[in-house]
Amino acid sequence: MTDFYSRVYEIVEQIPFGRVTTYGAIANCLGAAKSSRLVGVAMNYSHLTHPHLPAQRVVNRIGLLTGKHHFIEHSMQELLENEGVIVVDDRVIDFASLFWNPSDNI
DNA sequence: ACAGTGACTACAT
DNA sequence: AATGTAGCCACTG
Repeated sequence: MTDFYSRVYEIVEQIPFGRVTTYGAIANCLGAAKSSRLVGVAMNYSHLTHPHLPAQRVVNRIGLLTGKHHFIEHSMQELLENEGVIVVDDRVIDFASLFWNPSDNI
């Protein structure tokens, strides 16, 4: 576990139920706007260090479920739909209004 | 210490 | 509009 990853997980934990955010937004909130890829890498490791992290609430900038293949037990789409988030064709419907900006909450 | 990696993005063709 | 390319940077081996 590292500081940067911990920072990422802290933010992901704060994503409200039924809302989503993006890798870029999280990176930006950490003051590392160009490190969106690192957020993705952090999420890849999250299942080891933070198994219960709501990783399904983190999608890419257009609401695409790019990380769905990393979900083993439950599908990313299933988890989102359990929260009332509609997903069609691997994309979050009404993504713009469901988007939660981490910077607004910190 | 150095090169490779990646759940991303923005820009170019 | 739909692909392709190229920066990005903390972590890992």
